[in-house]
Amino acid sequence: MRLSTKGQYAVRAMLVLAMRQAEAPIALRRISEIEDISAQYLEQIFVDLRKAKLVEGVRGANGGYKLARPAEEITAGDILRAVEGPIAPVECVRHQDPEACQRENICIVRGLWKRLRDSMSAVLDTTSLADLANTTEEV
Amino acid sequence: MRLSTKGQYAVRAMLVLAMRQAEAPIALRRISEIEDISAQYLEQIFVDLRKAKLVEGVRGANGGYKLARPAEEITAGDILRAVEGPIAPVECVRHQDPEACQRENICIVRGLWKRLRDSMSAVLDTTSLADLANTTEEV
DNA sequence: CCAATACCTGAGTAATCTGCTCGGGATTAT
DNA sequence: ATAATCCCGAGCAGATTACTCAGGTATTGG
Repeated sequence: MRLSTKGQYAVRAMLVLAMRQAEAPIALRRISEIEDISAQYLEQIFVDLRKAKLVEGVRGANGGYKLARPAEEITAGDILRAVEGPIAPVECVRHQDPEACQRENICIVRGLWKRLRDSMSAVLDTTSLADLANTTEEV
Repeated sequence: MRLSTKGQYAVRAMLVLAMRQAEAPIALRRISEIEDISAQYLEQIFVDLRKAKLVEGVRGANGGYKLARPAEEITAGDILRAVEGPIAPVECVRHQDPEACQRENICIVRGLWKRLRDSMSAVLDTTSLADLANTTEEV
């Protein structure tokens, strides 16, 4: 029940962009140095982020990446879904699939997984990059 | 960000015990048939459940397993922690470790992981086996 | 122009985790 | 005794994770 480092890296990298939003694009290499993440691994992560239209790449010298939308409009949930797929603790609550439920206790437990999924989504989808960037020192 | 089948199996197996609580111990083999889970894999799971004092094994012929406590006093969180370890999306929020936090954005994001962990715990620790067993058909 | 910068892509890979299987030993009701 | 049952440790194939490697392709400062 843990988050992959890929997801953690993605959020941290996006936060770097969010905290320097108005400025010129930031080179991937630079993010890699700031957050101490392998540059080549970060590239893969940014492929996902770009496909999800969360960032835009700027090519050429002095290029880099920037947020595709204002930091207020990108949530942690957006980022995690982009790099990790659906936020669902078990497969059967990913979409509505009324079938695929023969055994007696599976459906009973499914209600629990749904509540779990919803509580996770509630946190992740209400926390934007702007919220994180404005965090000063909450305990 | 998904739950292992081990955790899912554990909850379903415990629910079998909860729904037949007052009766004689139930053989592992029987649970395996009811829930269609490999008996030998279930054995491993019950090792963890027994160590966590959630079930008691009754040896010998006509033996089996029974809940160590009333179904009202065993939560889904208890079960998942027993077989999967701490409920924490990332390592650094498992316990209080004030150090191990050099990079700039790690601490900022940590607040998010804590809120995520707490919302997950809130659901899992407030749902007992008795609650699940009484579920009739919630959508 | 052109070489540096940087994005983009696909394949490979070591280590770890998951989801089991196999074989045997200990305990107890009948 | 013996069959049923829990108990225990090791092994193992396949998937996943967290990367690396080797090359592209696009853009632009000088």
